Amino acid sequence: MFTKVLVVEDLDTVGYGISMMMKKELGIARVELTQYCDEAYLKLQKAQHDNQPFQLLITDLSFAQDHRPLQLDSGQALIEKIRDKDKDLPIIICTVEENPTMANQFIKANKISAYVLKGRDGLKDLKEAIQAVFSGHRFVSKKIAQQSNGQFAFEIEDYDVSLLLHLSHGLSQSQIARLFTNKGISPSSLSSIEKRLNRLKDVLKANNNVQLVANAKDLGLI
Amino acid sequence: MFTKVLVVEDLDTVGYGISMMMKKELGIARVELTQYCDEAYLKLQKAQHDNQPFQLLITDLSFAQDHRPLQLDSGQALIEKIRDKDKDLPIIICTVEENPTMANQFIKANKISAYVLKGRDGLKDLKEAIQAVFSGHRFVSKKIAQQSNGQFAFEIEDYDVSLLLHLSHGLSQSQIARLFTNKGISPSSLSSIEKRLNRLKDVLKANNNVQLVANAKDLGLI
DNA sequence: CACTTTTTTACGGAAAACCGTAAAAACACT
DNA sequence: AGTGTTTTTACGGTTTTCCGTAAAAAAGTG
Repeated sequence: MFTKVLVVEDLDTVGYGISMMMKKELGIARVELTQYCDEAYLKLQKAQHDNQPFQLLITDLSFAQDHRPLQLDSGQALIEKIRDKDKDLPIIICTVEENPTMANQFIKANKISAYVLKGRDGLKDLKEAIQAVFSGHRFVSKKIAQQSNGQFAFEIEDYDVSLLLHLSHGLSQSQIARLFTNKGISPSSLSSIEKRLNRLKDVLKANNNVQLVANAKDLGLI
Repeated sequence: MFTKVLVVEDLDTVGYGISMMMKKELGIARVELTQYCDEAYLKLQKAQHDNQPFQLLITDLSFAQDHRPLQLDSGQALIEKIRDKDKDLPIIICTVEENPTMANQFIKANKISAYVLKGRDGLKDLKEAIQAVFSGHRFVSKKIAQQSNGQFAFEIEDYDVSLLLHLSHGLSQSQIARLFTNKGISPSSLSSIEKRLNRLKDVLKANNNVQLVANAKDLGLI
């Protein structure tokens, strides 16, 4: 089994639970814990430099903001940064976010070894995942794996999200049109924006803009 | 210190962390853990019946859905049910939801003793909260307490919430007016609904209905 | 290039939201 | 009952959303 692992998790309740499980149930001697991505990256570098590198990284995706100014504000950013230099360190994502799209992408691009969903059996899943990764395998929590097959792979891109965000911030459709025109974002006409919103209303089963942003918020899209 | 505590938490990572902390750092001998509100209620009843009642309940607010059919689908429901019979059991809410409104209401109505936010220092807060509650005091996490000062907690009543809910479900203002008229809810005229929404827009700093429901969702009002 | 297909834009009319002002009704108080 | 206050309702005008249809532009194809 691994003997030196780094856990990146902002919620201390969760971090405590995870590291305790690893020590008690998997017998991992050195479990280090940090609540910030920046700090995690520094720890990894230092360990490398000291010739005592970590053998596994377990990280959350989203992190609550803080007083501290941060370079790396998400698990995603942390992973990208690590992969710039180190292609081999096994990484496990452990998150509440049901995001099959990015799970797929990251697994396929060999950027992560496992995607664990913090559900009712999150800890059990994580234990399995660690064992699988140690044996050189991949692991994806059931719920995510199911969704990945079902083509729920969303047809919603960044453009749509930004549209929804602006709406939720109180901008009118025409204001957004002007904004996009100025910023050189295309499509930018009022018509196109209406059309895009109609498609979104279709996908998210909404009658009007109000319900649209409500549903988008429920799905965690914005 | 308490000697017998029940923890209701669907995410096993969190539940594990909390119960470990309580055993190790607070020396609480009996920490029982359940992932379902229904089961929690049964456990409380059984313990009472066996003359070995729990001295403290720690519960989450939101619970992921499951295959199981549930009577009590939220921490809120669980608390209400408990308070029907038992007014004395100390209850601590421990959640990620930043909902100062309900924190206030529940604290004021004497329904809970503490509201702990699962943030970076959630576990630390929880420890403090348990100690405070044991000494007969209340406890509310800093972030929530700060927001509670924001005065709107009081100016928003059930009528407003139902208004916002209907909006978020895609009803137009006139549809809501008709609905309220039929149901005999007053005020029910389109004008009054507009007026009420304008007040809400003022309080929640929104330009239009879209931003209004977005903000209401952010605040956990709906 | 000529052609089809898709994407973006334009426009017009109906519905709804938005924003005043003001009357009517309900309430409170003496 | 009479007065003042608050709440509810009514209504008109303007803006924005909503929902078609259709032209213009861009992209894809043989």
